[in-house]
Amino acid sequence: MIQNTLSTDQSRQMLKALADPIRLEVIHALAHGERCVCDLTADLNLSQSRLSFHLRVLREAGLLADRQSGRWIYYRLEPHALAALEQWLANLRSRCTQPAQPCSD
Amino acid sequence: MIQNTLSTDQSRQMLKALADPIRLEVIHALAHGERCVCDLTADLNLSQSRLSFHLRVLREAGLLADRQSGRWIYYRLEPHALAALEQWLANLRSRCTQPAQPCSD
DNA sequence: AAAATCAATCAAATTATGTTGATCCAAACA
DNA sequence: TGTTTGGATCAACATAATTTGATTGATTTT
Repeated sequence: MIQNTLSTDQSRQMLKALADPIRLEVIHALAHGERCVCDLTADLNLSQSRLSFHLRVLREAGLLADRQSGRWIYYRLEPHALAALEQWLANLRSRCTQPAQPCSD
Repeated sequence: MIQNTLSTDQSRQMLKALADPIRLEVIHALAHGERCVCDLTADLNLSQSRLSFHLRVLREAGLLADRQSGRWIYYRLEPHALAALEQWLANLRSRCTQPAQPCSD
């Protein structure tokens, strides 16, 4: 579950998950609501096992959640995940914009 | 040069660059100002060519800039880069929080 | 119960990334 | 000028990520 503060490891996992064109396509395909895997394979024109692999990467990064209904499995975006990553990034940035070191002479 | 709007490719390159523990250490090591490569190898306890590899990844992603002075090369953070990535992420997120599709019955 | 469908998983093959040590080039010093 | 130092780059190797095709286990349909 994604909380307020991501660990560095969680953040790295999310960054890596997002750094892939297919996985970004998956995210876009889910932008307007959940979809079952079989629809996603059709939408994205991917083989079943290939899509399944990328869904797992996204799910394990906390970016997606899934639920089963009958024999279908529906994936959806985990809404807090991107926000948490943004926050982590903002935090990193704030630590990087600190004034230069006090004069060290 | 990092501008207002990152392309998807630029963003992916930055995400990938950030998704690595050594490269995050480099960023932290530069948080308070520029440093030459020789100091960074000492700070981070990395071999010269290994550090050089990661510096290149960060530089090519737009996260770092460098300048030469005498025989030293100083690396520094590129201040707008993280902000631009945050903006890209926020944009992605806003596209992902759209209301669910209109009732489709 | 048998056949079909959805989707995860596995092993093997492929591709991409990261590491190491050597070499090279430029700048600085003797 | 010869030597040293800082750092990039290259080739060879090692490791990690991705793809493919086959198999498996559920669930549903006939």
